[in-house]
Amino acid sequence: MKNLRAFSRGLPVVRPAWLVDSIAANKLLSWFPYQLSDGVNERYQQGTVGLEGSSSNDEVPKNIISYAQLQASTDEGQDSEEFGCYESEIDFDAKSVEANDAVYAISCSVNSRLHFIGIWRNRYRQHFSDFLCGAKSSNANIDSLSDRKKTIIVHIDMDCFFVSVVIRNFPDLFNKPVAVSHSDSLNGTAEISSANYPARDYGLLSHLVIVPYNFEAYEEVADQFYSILHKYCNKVQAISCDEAFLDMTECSRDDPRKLALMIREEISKKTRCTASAGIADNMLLARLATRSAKPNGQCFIPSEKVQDFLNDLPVKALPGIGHSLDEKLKSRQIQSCGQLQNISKEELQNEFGKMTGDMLWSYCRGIDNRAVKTVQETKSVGAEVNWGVRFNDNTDFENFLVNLCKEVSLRLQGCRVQGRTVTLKVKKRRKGAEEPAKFLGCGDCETMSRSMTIPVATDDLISLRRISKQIFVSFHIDVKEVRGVGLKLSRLESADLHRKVALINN
DNA sequence: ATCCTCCCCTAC
DNA sequence: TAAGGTAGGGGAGGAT
Ligand SMILES: [Mg+2]
Ligand SMILES: [Mg+2]
Repeated sequence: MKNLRAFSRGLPVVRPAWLVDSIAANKLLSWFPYQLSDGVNERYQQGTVGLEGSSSNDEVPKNIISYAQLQASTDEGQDSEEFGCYESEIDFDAKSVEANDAVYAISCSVNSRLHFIGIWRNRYRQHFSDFLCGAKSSNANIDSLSDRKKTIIVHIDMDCFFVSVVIRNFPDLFNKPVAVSHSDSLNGTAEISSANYPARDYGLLSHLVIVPYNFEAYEEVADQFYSILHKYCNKVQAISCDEAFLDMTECSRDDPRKLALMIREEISKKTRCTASAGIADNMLLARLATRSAKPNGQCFIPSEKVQDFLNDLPVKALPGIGHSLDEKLKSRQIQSCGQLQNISKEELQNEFGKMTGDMLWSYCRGIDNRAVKTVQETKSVGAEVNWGVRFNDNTDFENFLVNLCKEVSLRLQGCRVQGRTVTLKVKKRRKGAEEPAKFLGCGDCETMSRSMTIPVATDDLISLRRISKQIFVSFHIDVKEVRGVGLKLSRLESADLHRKVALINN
């Protein structure tokens, strides 16, 4: 990694207030009064979340982030996003009063990009299954018939979504390096969520414009995005608020490339944000094609080009291969898909397990038998907080836990499900770990989780309180050492069905 | 064999 | 200041 301090020292950076004020004034203001003074770039110390999901702090501290890091470590460094499920019904309002208490515990989440990414995924999935309520068996007849006709998959992903949406009314910024962050001063430890392509390509951190999040706008644009997709295709799998797969096999006789172009043009016209698309005959290749087409482009991978495409592709580019697997493969001198192809399936399965080995073997050859799933069953519902968590005493902790239970209870009711298995996860400061460099971060932690399965599914606050408390006590942790708490329910059952059965039994 | 629990890893 | 959430998949190892 290049240390950019020497390059960037003293160069001007514009503060987010510039954009905010510009919006207020309804025009672009001069940058000059908003430039940050000398030394601003020093604030780029360890501002981003570690690529290695592990101990993000307490690793070797970085004095400055480079553009390579900017690209690699932002949420959208490789572009992606997602959606969620709760508050689906009108009676959510009736609950919102008591929800306020829970919101207190989870209050930081209203500013959490990761919270929204998670919530939006469920909400859009939900939205979609409502959308095609008639066609119930939309997931059926896929795999078995897939050989009869060659499937055509289109993958669409908005380009650097979090940035594009915020600056969509400011075309003057399109060609300037822009990033999204909470912090209006880059001195601190705020993370950069997304950076546009000029920012990624740029060699220097100078002139980087930082803009704030606009969560309302993300939702608005995501709605527009999905409305457009659904106009062109009824087999849509929502991956996130800005990313989806379309199964175009039955959708049209037209050239899918032409359709992808039309979709992208309509998105661009409607949202003033660009999208990229990949077209191939399975989901894996379509997704890889999108990646290679960004920004504002599209790519078709015909079967005969697959091997060429994969041969030099880094294994990390494959979905399912993250940092850990990448390192393990690297230690065996495997960096590209072409190299991975030289390992037998048996060897991979022995080394990485049956399913993972199979996945590696197939993906590095461009083989992917997954089908586009328009509806996906929810298997767990939960909430967790790992930022800003510090407790003085047991009362503090118990208040927090109650509020967490309230939040989870409301989410369960919002999804109309109840669960039988309750899992409590607690992050505890690792012995010897310092206060983290990241402001209010959880730092280097030991994670403990324990679950309890009950005979009858519940969404009841009192039950959740009792069980989560009981589990926590079994950990024997000093609350002063707690840095994160999560509560999740699984083994879900339909709450409506449950109620009906209860009525019948009465 | 199959299921379950407690992780870890991954994606968005 | 800053807002490190949410959910799914799978492996290891033990219980059945
Ligand atoms: Mg994207
Ligand atoms: Mg990967």
